[in-house]
Amino acid sequence: MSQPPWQPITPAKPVRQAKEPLTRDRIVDAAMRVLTQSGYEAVSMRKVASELGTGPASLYAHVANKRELDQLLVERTAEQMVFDDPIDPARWQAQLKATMREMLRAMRANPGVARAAIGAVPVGERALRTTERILTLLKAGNVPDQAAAWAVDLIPLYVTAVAFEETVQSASDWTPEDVERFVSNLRTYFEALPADRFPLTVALAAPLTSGADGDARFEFGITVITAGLATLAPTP
Amino acid sequence: MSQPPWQPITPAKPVRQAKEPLTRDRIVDAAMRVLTQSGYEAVSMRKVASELGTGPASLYAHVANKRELDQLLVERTAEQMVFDDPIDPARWQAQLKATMREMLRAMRANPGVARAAIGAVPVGERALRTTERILTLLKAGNVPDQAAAWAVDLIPLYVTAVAFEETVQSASDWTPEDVERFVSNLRTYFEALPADRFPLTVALAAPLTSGADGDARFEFGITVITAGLATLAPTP
DNA sequence: ACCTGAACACCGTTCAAGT
DNA sequence: ACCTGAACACCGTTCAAGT
Repeated sequence: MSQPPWQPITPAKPVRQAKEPLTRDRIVDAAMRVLTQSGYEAVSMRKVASELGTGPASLYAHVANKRELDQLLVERTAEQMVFDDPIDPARWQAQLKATMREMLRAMRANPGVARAAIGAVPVGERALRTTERILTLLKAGNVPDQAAAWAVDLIPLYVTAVAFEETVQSASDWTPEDVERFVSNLRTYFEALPADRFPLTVALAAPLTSGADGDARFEFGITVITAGLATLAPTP
Repeated sequence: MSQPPWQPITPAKPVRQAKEPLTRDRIVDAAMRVLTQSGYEAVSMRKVASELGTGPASLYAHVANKRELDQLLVERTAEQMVFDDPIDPARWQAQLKATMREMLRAMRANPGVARAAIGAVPVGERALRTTERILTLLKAGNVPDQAAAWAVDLIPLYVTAVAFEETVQSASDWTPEDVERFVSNLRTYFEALPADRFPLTVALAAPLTSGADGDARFEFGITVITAGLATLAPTP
């Protein structure tokens, strides 16, 4: 099906130029593709460049270095977090937990990004929305200012660490069966320890090795942190 | 000063052989030296090998791969933690905090090891002592078994994440003045944000950027976690 | 059994030269 | 101004060959 003759031969708005110009956004897009498909380890300047059909040197006109590219991936992930639940002071603890769940969800959706996030100071536009939301919830719970400010550091630190731990496990080429076998071996190992020196490790071998399912462990963590923060509110 | 003639010419026990044989321990020693002197980034198979006057291939007879070497560095650090304070059930919360401080101390003493530790499952001999101590303290505080078991994961995760954050900051070639300037700029940035969208971030700009001193922030974290765990003990 | 040189398949970053 | 090829100084790991 060819173009009717009254159409201009050179299209006014080409859908795709022969060679799209490199931009920051296109670089981050490509990096994000590599990240979700092959994990953080695979995100190299060279791989991202070849994903864009060019050489690694070309990226340096738009991105200062690898660290800045990492930061941009973290920022992208923060943009995907949705906090639209209107704040209800009576439910601030439940809402704080839901906020942390949403943070973990977004990091899980971009496997490997936690590795880049764990050492990054969040200053981007959307990371600020997370900060603002946490502060609002803690103020609703009467948590003192300095405590709320520190919690803004503690909460993402915890969520990111959990996400990172998960990706370390899955990044190694272990099948779910391998993980299961490993956990099972670990329980046997704990149970066989000298009971005089490690009485509780032996006695609690089962619960110690039951947390591999992930979600229950994360729920425990956000419960502890939320309850701990709640104790900081002055009781009038 | 030459040897007196009645001394045997070939010494019975040479203080140092011309070429000491490679061992796991010597490799970890060398890696530890590189780690504390130049940080985690510098710990490569090649650098460790050249520290020992050999090539990288030689290490593979004693160490499976880089990941195993990382694990051994973490194990070394765990060995340096001292928990000899006899357990006093009445002071379990204070003692739990002291335990976390000791964990952080040991990681700080080996700058960069946190990076290796953050994705490592602690199974070594000495890491078990940490596990056993945390369990003992939580049992003293009547924390339920499953909660205590999960706390064994949560506590090292938090301490390691804090240590890692610190090394990321110091690993970049920033002087203390650079850090101070960065924090100061960040405060100014927060204060200049649109107050209608980020009211609390603007209002709390000062406390948000005051935590860079480190210790106070860590104290906050261990207080929140300890208080949170205490709420899990059934009140009889 | 342990050690080694050389090679393989990768990195991040720089820089002079092109358009 | 943006892009590129080529180079520099690195990685982890393997493997055949030596002792």
